[in-house]
Amino acid sequence: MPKKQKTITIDGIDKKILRALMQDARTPILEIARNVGISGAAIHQRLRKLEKAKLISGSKFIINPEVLGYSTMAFIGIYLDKTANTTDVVRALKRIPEVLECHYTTGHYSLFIKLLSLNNTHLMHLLHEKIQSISGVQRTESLISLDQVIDRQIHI
Amino acid sequence: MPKKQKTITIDGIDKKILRALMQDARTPILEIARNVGISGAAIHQRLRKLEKAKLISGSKFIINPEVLGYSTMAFIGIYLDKTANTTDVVRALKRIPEVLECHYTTGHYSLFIKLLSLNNTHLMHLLHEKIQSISGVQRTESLISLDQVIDRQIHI
DNA sequence: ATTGAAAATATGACATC
DNA sequence: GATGTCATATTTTCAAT
Repeated sequence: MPKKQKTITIDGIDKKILRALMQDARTPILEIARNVGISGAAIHQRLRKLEKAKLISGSKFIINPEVLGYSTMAFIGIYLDKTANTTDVVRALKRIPEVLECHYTTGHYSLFIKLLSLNNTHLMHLLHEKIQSISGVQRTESLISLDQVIDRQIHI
Repeated sequence: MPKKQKTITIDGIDKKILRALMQDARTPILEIARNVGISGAAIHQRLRKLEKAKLISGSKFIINPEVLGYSTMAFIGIYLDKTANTTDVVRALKRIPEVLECHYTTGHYSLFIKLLSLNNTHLMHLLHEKIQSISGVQRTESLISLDQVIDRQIHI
């Protein structure tokens, strides 16, 4: 059954708080308070409200993969055998650290993944030795990102 | 010309620091210090080193789009006319807040985007009224994500 | 990398409206 | 229910070593 999720309403102050923290999760609450014009304690309480409503699902430091040598991002469509156990395939994909996203999708593919590799040789290795060797994987189709020109979260 | 990016080497302590902050960007430096076993100031200096090396490109609060009613994620492959000005198309895509990623890609498509919509009706509206009406866009192919089962950053 | 100290911040209790 | 004030604990930050 689908996870039901209440939608909540947020006002202008909530938006300002969220925008500041979406941009830099370490922005001090008191700094936000000064910009917004209410007390730090009030910001604090609103944040607890937003967390309770699960609107905020955490915070992350963003690592620049290029500095670690990861220069190739690719999207891979995966065809599975009719008899394949999808759960097992996903479990195997989780064990490949280069796989960053995995989706069940409509359309031709059974699974659709996003991955990051050091270069094209590494990508080929991942495809042939890691992904296509998973039991149940029939074939794959690759889409290599030459340049990512938009990368953002939903607008608030 | 491609952006050259020096790759740096990081040791076990750097990894522990990064793992803690990738999981929760607001983890206090002193708490990390206690877990790692060195002083807070040392952590602080390492973080400055990592920032200088551009390994850390910032921090973000992660918003749960479902709570705002966004329940449908889709990937769209875009075919452009031969005469289309790609830069202009990207500029137009940037003005659509639901578009979260945009890539220049190899393969059939000229552009490949990831977007988030409220539901299938909204997705159809985005496709027909917003994306396919951009000058230069010839046609699109959609891939709807029914469930995202992996979502993570590169492993450190 | 460490220590120590000053400044800034986070956080909770309580009062207010 | 949302906010402000205050007191205290904790953290950040920067020297000097």
